Amino acid sequence: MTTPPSSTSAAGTPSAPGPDGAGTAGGVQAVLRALDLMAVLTTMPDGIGLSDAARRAGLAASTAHRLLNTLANRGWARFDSGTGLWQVGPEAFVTGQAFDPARHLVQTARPVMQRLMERSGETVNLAIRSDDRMLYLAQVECAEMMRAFARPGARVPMVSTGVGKALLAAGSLPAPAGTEAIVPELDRIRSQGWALDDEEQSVGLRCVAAAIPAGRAGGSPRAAISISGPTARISDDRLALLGRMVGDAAAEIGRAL
Amino acid sequence: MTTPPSSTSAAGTPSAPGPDGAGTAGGVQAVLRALDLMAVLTTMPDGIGLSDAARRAGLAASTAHRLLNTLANRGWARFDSGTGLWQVGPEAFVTGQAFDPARHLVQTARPVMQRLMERSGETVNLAIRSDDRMLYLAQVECAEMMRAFARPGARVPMVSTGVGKALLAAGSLPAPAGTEAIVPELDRIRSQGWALDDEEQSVGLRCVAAAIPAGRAGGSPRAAISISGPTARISDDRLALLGRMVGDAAAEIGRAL
DNA sequence: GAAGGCCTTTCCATTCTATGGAAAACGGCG
DNA sequence: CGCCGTTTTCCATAGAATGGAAAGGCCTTC
Repeated sequence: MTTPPSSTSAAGTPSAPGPDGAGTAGGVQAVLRALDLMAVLTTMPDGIGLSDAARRAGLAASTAHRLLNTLANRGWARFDSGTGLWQVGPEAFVTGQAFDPARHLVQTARPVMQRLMERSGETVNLAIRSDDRMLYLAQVECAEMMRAFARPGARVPMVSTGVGKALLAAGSLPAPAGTEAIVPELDRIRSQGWALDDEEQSVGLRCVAAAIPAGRAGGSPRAAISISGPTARISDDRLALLGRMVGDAAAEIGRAL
Repeated sequence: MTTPPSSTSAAGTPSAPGPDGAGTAGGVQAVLRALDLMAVLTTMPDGIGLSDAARRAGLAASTAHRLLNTLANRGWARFDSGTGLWQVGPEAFVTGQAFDPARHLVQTARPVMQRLMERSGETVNLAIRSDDRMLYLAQVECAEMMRAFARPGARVPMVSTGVGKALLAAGSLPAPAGTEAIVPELDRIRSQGWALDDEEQSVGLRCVAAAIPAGRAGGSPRAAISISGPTARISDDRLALLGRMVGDAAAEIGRAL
């Protein structure tokens, strides 16, 4: 998250600026509560009942009801009359597609990812850094799918994933907590050109990743791609080959940006 | 949009329920305004300045500033300090991915769409009905791309697109305004199994589309796929062949659901 | 270098809006 | 049929959102 222009306090300063002890505490209350409800809906994509949602968001049922209806009026939430549950609405999808990296990066990267998937035979993922975690933007699944682990929209820690370590090795700042512990590994990644996640993020799953060089202006990379698959197929003797393929693909995407 | 449980008024009733003449008018004001700002950001994916956004949303600059900062605190908007512009933030993408059809339908359809693209050599699109328009969910671009016309997240009228007409022919209700005019064409679509958009939506662009049969429970189809490309390549003598391919693919997706 | 204009950001008194408890409708289950 | 959990409506109160004004930046123009 880019730092907003200024605002009273960036994220978590509890001290109040006003005369009384309350202050604005992060923004407009009603909006924050509505967004919290959206976050709840996000965690329950199949839908959630009103009172359950209210409980999770820490709101009175009547308040949650009013806010959800407000969200529904703009299409951000929808009430499934079949199940009686609230869900994320179509407007959220529409707006989500306007997220800049989802437009440009994915558009550019997908063809290359597709070819990489075909050559390697494994699922290919694209992720960017978002705060201190990696946010998956897109995925090209291989035929013999093992069920995807990292769906687009999912977020994972940097230090335990290939894409995250690849970015850290490329100098992504600020370094998140826990980076110190893997400094030697980052050195190795830098010299060999690709990163390995050896079942650290998900048991039985290995990832080989490389950072995508920043486009025109330069600067440190913001995105990375990875090949992921069961350890049985991402075997030790294929690592070097796969690493080279991922690195090449990442470089190609960087050039295309 | 599924009709919300009840709410005072569905969409546009201006009459007030309360004693005074104002009423709640669609929900919580601050939330509606914040969502309107998100809609503005959505139309300007490259970013927009504060005062410009305020003007478009019909808000005072100070109000827009406060609301945008509130949205930014939850990651729904972000301020790009490089350009000094406001954009859609990563949380919107995350939540957008939780939109149910984007999860299930796209996941299921993409492999079939990919194969259809390879066989036909043309770009393949997936869309669902959203209110009275078609909402594009995903796209598999062909190599010789002509630049995509209908990016995911875009919405188009039903009566002037292949996907829309395919759905209408399959009995999607309620029929949007303008349906009467194409009833004969819908009959033809029903009998031949595929719909044609002959440069109606975009000059020089033809689409061949078919509705995806509703899954388990049955009911009328909610989604459709199409092949789209320049009229030069989607030539008259290929229509029947492409139509068959699209229909087969749609049926295959329907079975897989 | 100074002046002017435009945009962003902060501040605060006022007003109007959001809030949540209570009660009423609803729906399912025993 | 009666009970209980949930959803929905209603309303007086409290408190939050509002927007005008002013201050602070920044870039362009003269």
